[in-house]
Amino acid sequence: MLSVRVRYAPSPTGSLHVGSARTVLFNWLFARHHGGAFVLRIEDTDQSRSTNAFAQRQQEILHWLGLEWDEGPGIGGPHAPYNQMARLPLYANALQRLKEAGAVYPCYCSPEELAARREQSRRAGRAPRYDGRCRDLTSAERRAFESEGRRPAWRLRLPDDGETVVHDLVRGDVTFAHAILDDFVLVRSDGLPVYNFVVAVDDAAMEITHVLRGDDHLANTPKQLFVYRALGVVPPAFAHLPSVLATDRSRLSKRHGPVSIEDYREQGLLPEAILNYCALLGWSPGDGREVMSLHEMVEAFSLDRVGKAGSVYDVDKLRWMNGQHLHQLDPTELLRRVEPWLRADGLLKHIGGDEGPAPEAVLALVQERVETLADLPEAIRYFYVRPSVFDPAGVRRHFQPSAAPLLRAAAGRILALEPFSEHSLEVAYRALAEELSVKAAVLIHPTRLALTGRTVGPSLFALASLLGRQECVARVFDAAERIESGAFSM
RNA sequence: GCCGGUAUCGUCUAGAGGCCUAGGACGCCGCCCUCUCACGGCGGUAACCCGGGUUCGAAUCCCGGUACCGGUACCA
Repeated sequence: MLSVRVRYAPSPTGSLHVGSARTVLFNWLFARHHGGAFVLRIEDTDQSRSTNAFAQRQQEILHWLGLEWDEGPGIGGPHAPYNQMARLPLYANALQRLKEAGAVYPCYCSPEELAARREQSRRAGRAPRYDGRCRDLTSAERRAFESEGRRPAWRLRLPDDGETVVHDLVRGDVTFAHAILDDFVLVRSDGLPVYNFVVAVDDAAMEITHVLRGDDHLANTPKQLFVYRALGVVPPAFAHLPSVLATDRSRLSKRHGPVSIEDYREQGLLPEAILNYCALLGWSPGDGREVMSLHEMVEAFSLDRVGKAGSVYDVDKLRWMNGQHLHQLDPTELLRRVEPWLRADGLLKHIGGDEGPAPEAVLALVQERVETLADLPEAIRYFYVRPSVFDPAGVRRHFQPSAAPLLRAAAGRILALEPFSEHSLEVAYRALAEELSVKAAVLIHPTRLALTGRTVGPSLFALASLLGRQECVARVFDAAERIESGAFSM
């Protein structure tokens, strides 16, 4: 079997969203699974909507996701260039061949005329197809149009009857009657080629073996098959992936909230989690596994396990998935990833000096309590900055006047503790509780609040041992003092 | 309108005619663990779009309907 070559061919008209990411991922997984090549190609022939900025952003986010391409922009390859505006001569050449073969003809109808006729047909209840009026123009007629100053678009001549069947790898055979197809435009009157033409020319030129794309392309596939036929090349295999939908089952778009991968990155989601989640949109390994590494996905990926029905993406599950991956991260790696968030938060300058606890140890303590990187600065702040605000509900519950002597007693024990460790702290606290005839929780809760300003968080003894003796004593005394002075009672 | 596709818990899905009293996951609820919160564990909630066939037997095959999605551009 020929070595597998797939491609992802985005048009740079927006940022990469979950649906496109899913499509890239499937292509990438398919290529890696088969040891083939993954090509990136920029389809920028829609000059009115394409921008270079979008192209750059899409590539940048692909790098971030770790979906590297083997050929394409930035790295080149045997079929360069990889953006279509730079490949115009190829299309001109292909068109020339089609002209010589008599497969295409010039059409002098203006877009306005066509739109008007389409509208008319639609109103009359007829199919809004091109009527083929320029199909058999005599050379005199052509000259007449030319002398009017009209520039022709080039249309592909299609058979009026018969049918074309697309052998789709996920949907099986899909049949299209030729009667519903019209002679479509290959090259616009301004000389720029159109998608259905260039996609086939490029996939052929780049020796693409499998086209994996969204199922919104299924209905256009027969047209592309005609281009391959006219060009005399064997078409690639096709696999149309089910679409990714918004919660209301409509097509995903900006108005459904944050759906671009850039948004997710800003929310502190991990690339491996996004990829893992995307993989499960329309595919499953079949053995019940859900949380998987990229490597596992490559190993398990197969087109015949891709479903046919569209799937609604679910932010809750994405976030859960993120938590799963984040919890597995080695604290050193987690620190590396969270750095930008700590910097943005202003917390980074407090970390890493001789003063505070080792960040890796702190992260290890809180990582299973957060879901995203964005949650982390808040979760670790009190390790590096004394709490300035105390949870109001916590204050009402745990900072009653009766708590002050308890805190003073506790501080005394901490001061005298030898050695100072998580274990000795726990022993001392439980002993003290025993002596005072209170439940350990009665000591623990006010202490946590004094130390962190919160009522929730990691094990008190673990966090206290990281905070250090001096800091613990200072914070606990301080809280006792403020309770006594009535600073909390207002 | 026409053409095409799709249809299993709210959501992602498993299911290739008997293994289905329909399994797993997210979410939600309860319990356990426990110094709180999380993590984890246990349990619960909840689905085969409808109608006809075929078959001894259908979530699975066929037909029809319905709904949804896509295409029908000198967009991609």
